[in-house]
Amino acid sequence: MDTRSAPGRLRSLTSWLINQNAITARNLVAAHLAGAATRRYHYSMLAALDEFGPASQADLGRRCGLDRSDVTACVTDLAEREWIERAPDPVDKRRNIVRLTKAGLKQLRALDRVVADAQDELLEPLSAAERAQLNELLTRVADHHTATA
Amino acid sequence: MDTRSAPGRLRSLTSWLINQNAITARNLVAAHLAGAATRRYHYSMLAALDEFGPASQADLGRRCGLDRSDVTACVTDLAEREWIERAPDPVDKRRNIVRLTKAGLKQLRALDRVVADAQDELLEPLSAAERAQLNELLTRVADHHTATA
DNA sequence: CACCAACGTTGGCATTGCCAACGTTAGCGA
DNA sequence: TCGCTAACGTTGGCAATGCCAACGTTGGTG
Repeated sequence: MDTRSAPGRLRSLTSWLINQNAITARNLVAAHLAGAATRRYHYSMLAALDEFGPASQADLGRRCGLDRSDVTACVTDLAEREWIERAPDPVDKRRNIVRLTKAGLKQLRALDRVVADAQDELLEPLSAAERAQLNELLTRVADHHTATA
Repeated sequence: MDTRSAPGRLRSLTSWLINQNAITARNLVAAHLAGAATRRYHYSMLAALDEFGPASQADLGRRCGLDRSDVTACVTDLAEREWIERAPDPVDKRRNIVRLTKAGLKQLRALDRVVADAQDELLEPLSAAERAQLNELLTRVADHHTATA
């Protein structure tokens, strides 16, 4: 579609703009990640494991904003690729401990670049300062709505 | 989830921030519109009809960024509520001409307020100037990606 | 010891953004 | 004028996404 021919009411609606951009962003990132046979959830979980260390699936879900059931499927998928290891927690038998493998870390590093490329493509019309400002505004709004939640 | 506990990699990713905000925005607007037994597509199409006058379904789809098949369903729905009228175009028999009814216009005015309320709730942490800036940046990005498309 | 809470898992649901196909109709070029 | 292409509305379907409910298992607390 041509965003610029949309009704003015919609074009001036932040929620609408965010949604349009979300579609573009999702497709862009997904397309870039597809080149590495990877989906968006994979990147989120690998990143969380790298930054926070081994964690239970529930923790991963909370940190990445994913439902437990979706984490299960994603972990299974990543384990099959041997990017992570899933083992029962000897201390708390309800949990699985998920940890990044060497291959997983390597894959994560590669995905970092892929995702960064996608950001560049998405934000092409913005200067570095504008990108920072956009991030700041979006972060403020996002944080606000998780604070009251 | 708590956005603030997410991996730094994700929190600094514009595409991720946009998606998180898109989820919030969609739920907010949908919740507000649900009070009027209306969905988001309805508002888009009523707005387009008001601003551009009677139009074919294909035109509506192009302007609002909806697929033709989704427009068909939406138009059927709106016609049942008698907010719009759908009639075959006597000039071009392939087309339907969709026009806003009086009741539809009245409903649109009411929805304008509902949607504005949702924006306020979404953007609560931002000043008026910041909201304008956010809109401007998002518009630039959105326009860019419809230009190259 | 009894209860409640958290865990992982399975299965399902509604929405959303698409795409393919079909029959119909317009319009254009040969 | 004929034939091709394109646009139209409609139907049906698909995959991804974000959820929710239920279950059995396990931990922790009263």
